[in-house]
Amino acid sequence: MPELPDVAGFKKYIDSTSLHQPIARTSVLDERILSDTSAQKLSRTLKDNTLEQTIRHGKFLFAGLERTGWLVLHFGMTGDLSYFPSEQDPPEYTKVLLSFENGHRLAYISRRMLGRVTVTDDREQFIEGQDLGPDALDPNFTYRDFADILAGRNSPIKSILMDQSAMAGVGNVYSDEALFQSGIHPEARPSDLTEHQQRKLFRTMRRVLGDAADRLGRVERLGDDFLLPHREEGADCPRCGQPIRKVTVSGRGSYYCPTCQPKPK
DNA sequence: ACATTGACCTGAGAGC
DNA sequence: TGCTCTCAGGTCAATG
Repeated sequence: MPELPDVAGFKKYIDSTSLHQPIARTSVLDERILSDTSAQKLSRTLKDNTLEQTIRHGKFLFAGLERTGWLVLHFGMTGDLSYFPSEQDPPEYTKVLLSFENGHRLAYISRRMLGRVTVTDDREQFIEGQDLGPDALDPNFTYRDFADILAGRNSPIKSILMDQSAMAGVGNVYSDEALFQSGIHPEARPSDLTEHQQRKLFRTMRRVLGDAADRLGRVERLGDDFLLPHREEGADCPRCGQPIRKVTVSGRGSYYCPTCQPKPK
């Protein structure tokens, strides 16, 4: 379920394994993972090129190429990366394989084909074309922006948090987490929330995403008061001990504590 | 313009 | 054991 913090982990992974190394060849094992490009074009673009830097925007990861352009990775729900010596077999479900001249490979893995791999010349234009809102952790994304987004909407707050055109990076798991830690019911509408609650939600969302992003680079050890390890109907709420409940919001399984997150009205 | 719903993809796990 | 069914969820197209 790669969301913003997970993609931050992939960024660290590429930064610590794959930068500045000439790419000898690229294999596309399943063309369906490509969008707006072909195996041929991708191979040609990457050949004898290097990944110089990475930039994350929402759930997208951009790897800047030495010779113009960006390799774009989206991980869908089951995406992963693996860097390994060439003599080893690639992991199961590998879809794209970069072979570096240094005898190592970088595998882009996707089990359910929900991710995407492509290339673009212009990163900003790509983000615009995908209709992505500001990155949820961007320092320039302020509470004022957040409040403006909420003011124009009437869907459940959870749907708004997950809407990539509103803000980019929040998915099912971390929207639940931010709402849990803010004490807000996932089905609450913006008009149900006081300004204080909206401020708290914005602040909490940023803290949760930032904390998770920092820790996913290392061991997965989140605070004891996180809902994340308790995403199961009937599990004990880490705050109050009452049973966690599940409800479907905008077609997604959503976990919350009825006591800590009372339903509005 | 915004909101809502279902399809897509396929492996894991449940139930029989 | 082996079959079928349901569910997972990020995104997009279709519909209201």
